[in-house]
Amino acid sequence: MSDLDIGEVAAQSGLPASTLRYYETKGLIHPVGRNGLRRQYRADVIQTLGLITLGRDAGFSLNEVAAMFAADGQPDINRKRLNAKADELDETIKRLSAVRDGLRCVAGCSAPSHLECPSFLRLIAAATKGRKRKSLRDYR
Amino acid sequence: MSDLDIGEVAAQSGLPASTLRYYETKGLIHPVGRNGLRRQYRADVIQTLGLITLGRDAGFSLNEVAAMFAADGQPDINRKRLNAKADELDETIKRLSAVRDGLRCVAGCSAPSHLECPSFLRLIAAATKGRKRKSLRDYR
DNA sequence: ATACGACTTAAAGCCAACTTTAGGTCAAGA
DNA sequence: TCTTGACCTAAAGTTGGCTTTAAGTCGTAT
Repeated sequence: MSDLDIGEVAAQSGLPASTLRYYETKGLIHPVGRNGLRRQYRADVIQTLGLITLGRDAGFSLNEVAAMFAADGQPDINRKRLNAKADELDETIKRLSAVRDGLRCVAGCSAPSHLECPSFLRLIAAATKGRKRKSLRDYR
Repeated sequence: MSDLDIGEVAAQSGLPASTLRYYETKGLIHPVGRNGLRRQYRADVIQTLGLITLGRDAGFSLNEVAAMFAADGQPDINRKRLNAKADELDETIKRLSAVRDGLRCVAGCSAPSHLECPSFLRLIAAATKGRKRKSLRDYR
């Protein structure tokens, strides 16, 4: 009786129903049954969805997130993996901080052209040099 | 005589030639001429490419980056825009830091199941609540 | 003179994560 | 009973940023 219609899940989670169906095709969530055609979910799907969103925010792909659920649907999260991801986030954060500082510097820079601002040039050089490293845009 | 062949630009910038041609279609760079069919670039294209990479790293889309070049190809960077982007980066950094801290907490958590760890639950709740805000995955 | 290989083009393909579309089903309220 | 509107399916479309492919061109070294 505490099962939720897909519409209620959508409302509570903030995710559109199409996304919930998509997540189902990826094996991330599973309805417990149907009411007519309508999917019904156990109430704890909300928490599962939170977990998924969290994982996505942390930079995991949906496939990576899927790999963290054991066969029974219970989260089965490898601590090593988590620490590795945290390390990755640390690097990303450092890089973004550098870029942010560069932007601020340029915004307040008094050089007539940005191309005459040494910090800006340094920043550009760094961006050029670092081409091999993981970019923010790899977080889809 | 200091013009660069596309191959040299590729080597110096670390970007494949196909990317350089792609950037050209987007109006981001322009060859100064051809040697036969081969594009030749002014040496300062390297700096321009650094600028583009920097912008991408900062979370600007290629279109946004393109909008920062005046008609003459000289960078024309609006300081307000830069500060706005820096603010955005600040938020992203804060959020990523929270996620990272959460990951570390969970990795070291002694609760038998992650779902019994209060910090983890808090983190999930936060991820659920924050659904409207810009996500990391919007940085393509 | 000729072969090589680095370039050229236009167009299609790729990726993840969804969203949209078109046409259909069905439970519940009036 | 009948309408309504929320749901259903499968398949195609979207987005951005490239990469790949196929077929062709051309400067340079031998």
